[in-house]
Amino acid sequence: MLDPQLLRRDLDRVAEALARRGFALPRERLRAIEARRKAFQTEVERLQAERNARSKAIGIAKAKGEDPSGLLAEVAGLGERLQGLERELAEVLREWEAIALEIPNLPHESVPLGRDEQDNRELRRFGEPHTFSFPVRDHVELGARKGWLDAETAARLSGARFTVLRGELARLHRALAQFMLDLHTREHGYLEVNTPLLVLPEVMQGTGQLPKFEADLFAVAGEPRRYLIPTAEVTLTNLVRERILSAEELPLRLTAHTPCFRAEAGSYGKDVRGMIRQHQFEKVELVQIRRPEDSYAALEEMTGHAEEVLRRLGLPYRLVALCTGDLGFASAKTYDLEVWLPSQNRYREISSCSNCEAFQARRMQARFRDPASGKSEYVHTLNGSGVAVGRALIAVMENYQNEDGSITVPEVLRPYLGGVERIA
RNA sequence: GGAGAGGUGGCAGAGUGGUUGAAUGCGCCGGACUCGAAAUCCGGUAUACGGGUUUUCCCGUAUCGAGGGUUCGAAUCCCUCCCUCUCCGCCA
Repeated sequence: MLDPQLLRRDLDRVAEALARRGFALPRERLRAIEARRKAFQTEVERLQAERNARSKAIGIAKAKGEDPSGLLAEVAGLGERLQGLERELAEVLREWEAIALEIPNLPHESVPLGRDEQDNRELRRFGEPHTFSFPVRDHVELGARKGWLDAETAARLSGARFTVLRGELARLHRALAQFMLDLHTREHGYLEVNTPLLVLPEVMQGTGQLPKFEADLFAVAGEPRRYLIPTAEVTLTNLVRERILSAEELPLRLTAHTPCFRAEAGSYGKDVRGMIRQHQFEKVELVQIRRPEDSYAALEEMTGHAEEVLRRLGLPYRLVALCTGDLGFASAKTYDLEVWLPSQNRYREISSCSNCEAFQARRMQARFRDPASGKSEYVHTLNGSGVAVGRALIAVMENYQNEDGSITVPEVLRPYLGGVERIA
């Protein structure tokens, strides 16, 4: 959520900034609601003050043993009038909030202007795409050879867009996740966290999935309604919801390896093949909770942590700054990491690192106390994939494939596979 | 899932309808005393929103697990829900 003050006082500037990311702010509607809000609130508070003063006088009169009936007559009808106005005020506030919750974050000034993916800006590349002396196979072919990767069986269990992994490939998948967690906890200073996978609606609202993107989520039957997390960003970030942290607790660096569940109806061309886009996948997530003045340095740092995963795996990738039009709902600035996929002869997203500034913090009521001023202030929240495990598996398979269909195990993963150098 | 107990400020813990945003203690901050510290004493110590001066500040409103109700007035009475603890059942 944006700062309500900003929305009240600087509506035109907000509208201009949001237009850069392709969002049309319902300016006139907000202005009208705001005018009503102000009128109702002023009147409600005036009547409340009157009621309080008179009630107090009644109390005093009674304590002195005086007859309060005259005073009682004066307040007759006040309660009902107040109640009516209070209801109207509540209704106006609800209306305002419903709109405010669907307004995306303001893009940071450094975000390149653009309409869609085409306008994203490549910042750097790492590694050279390997040239193969034989026709490359994609991960689906490579996985089919030994029954390692099986979409058909998965479909029988769960429908389209699920995968069964078996044998050495399942093990390699596990090794990747372990490697990432170890790297981030041992070398990058993250605290490993194991979180619930089902969360309440208000938690989804905190990070921005609700109310706008309910269609992307899986909900579970039962009371209260719970949702499967689409990313551990949801649980890791909400760890600080409704808290006022002390300054010494910051920064927080948190990581978790979890399954992620996404409903995301609709097809994406080539991605229906294989395990690029699934309803369920695994990811190692990075989250940082920061003081506002540190958050952009933290974004660079965290992106570096995700990059380090790909570097150590020896996977060629490039770093891209998303343009205003491609930015996620809650993000003020996002870097994507795209890994080289030989079968597609192009780079594909494997990580996304965002600074949400105070957007999520405001929804979650996550603050810290600034020792200098003694005041509480919203924290800044950042999240990044470090990295998507399923896609990392695909990248390893395709980039490390051999002519016979076997796959060389990247050196850093061998300790996790009992020293095995290739799976065949 | 069943039975019982309980949810009050950073913590502990009073408070069963009235000048209560809330006693008291602890903690924390500032000051006094001291060469310094401890002890002692004095003062301060929630959050959000709105309004005024928009820098220290002042005023109003709301908040005692959440929501609703009764009342001129609710931490206190009533209803619904949530959570925690104890015991039983079930379960990896």
